Amino acid sequence: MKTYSISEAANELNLTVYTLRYYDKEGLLPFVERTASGIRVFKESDISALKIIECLKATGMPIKEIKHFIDWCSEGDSTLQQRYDMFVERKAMVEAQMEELKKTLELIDHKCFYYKTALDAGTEDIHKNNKIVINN
Amino acid sequence: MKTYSISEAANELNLTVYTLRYYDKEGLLPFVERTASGIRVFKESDISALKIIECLKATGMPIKEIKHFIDWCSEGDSTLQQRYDMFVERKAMVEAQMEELKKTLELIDHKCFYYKTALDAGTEDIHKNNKIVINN
DNA sequence: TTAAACCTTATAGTTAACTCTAGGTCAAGG
DNA sequence: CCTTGACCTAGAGTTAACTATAAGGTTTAA
Repeated sequence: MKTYSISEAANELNLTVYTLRYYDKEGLLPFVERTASGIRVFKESDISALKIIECLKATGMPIKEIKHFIDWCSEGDSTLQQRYDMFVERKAMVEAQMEELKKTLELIDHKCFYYKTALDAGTEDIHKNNKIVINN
Repeated sequence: MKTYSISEAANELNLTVYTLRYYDKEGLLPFVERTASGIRVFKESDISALKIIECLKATGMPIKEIKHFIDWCSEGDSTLQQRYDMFVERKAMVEAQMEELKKTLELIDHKCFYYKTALDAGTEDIHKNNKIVINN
């Protein structure tokens, strides 16, 4: 079964070695084993777990909250409900973020149109008497 | 024409007074006028401009880069191209972010299903011999 | 066998974006 | 007139998430 050194794992996950050690220090990687001399050995399953951590980070979850999830995983079946609830909450978060981004994109699109028009006219003044336009 | 005090503006934009003063200090609000005694007076158009600033922030743009845009706005028609290019680039950014979020949502959805199933079974072991499942 | 390229820990520094405090000014109501 | 509350500036403090350094141990290839 393939294993990874810290730099190989970092490479695999597009993280730095510093970041992985930082995560470990913050208690996010209790599952990563060590050699007799203290060197971290990342298993395939550790890489997968780190992908979940990266996924939670992508939802805007702070590291301290991700640690709660990791702790729950270590505690076993008694925390299944908490973990389920957490993912349901994350789902709602992500959906809200997507909604927000959609609105942002609409405004950006409008600005692209605004500046394209101004650029074609050579001046922003073209919009000065157009009341439909939201703002500069 | 309606105007706003700094706290009214903060309220309108769901920001704090501190944040608005911070933005001003960073050069994001050169258009906000002052009374003879130095008190900020926000016009309707200033609120709109701040909404654009918030929109750019929502795309992940750092304040220093937003300042470039504000500077370009002050410089007039000679910077129309830069401003257009900036919004086109922002559009691409937001689209990439949405793509990323979609992938995140898929993983989260999978986790919701995983924990729902485990919860119904009363144990996570239910997934131990299911090779389709990605990871804990 | 020695040097390069890893690894370790502990701890300090960085960056962005606020967030707050201190000390003072200003405008309106009693 | 005086007090109260909102405003002002300058500058210090906070937080999260890295990012880097120092001092040293381990492994591997020439």
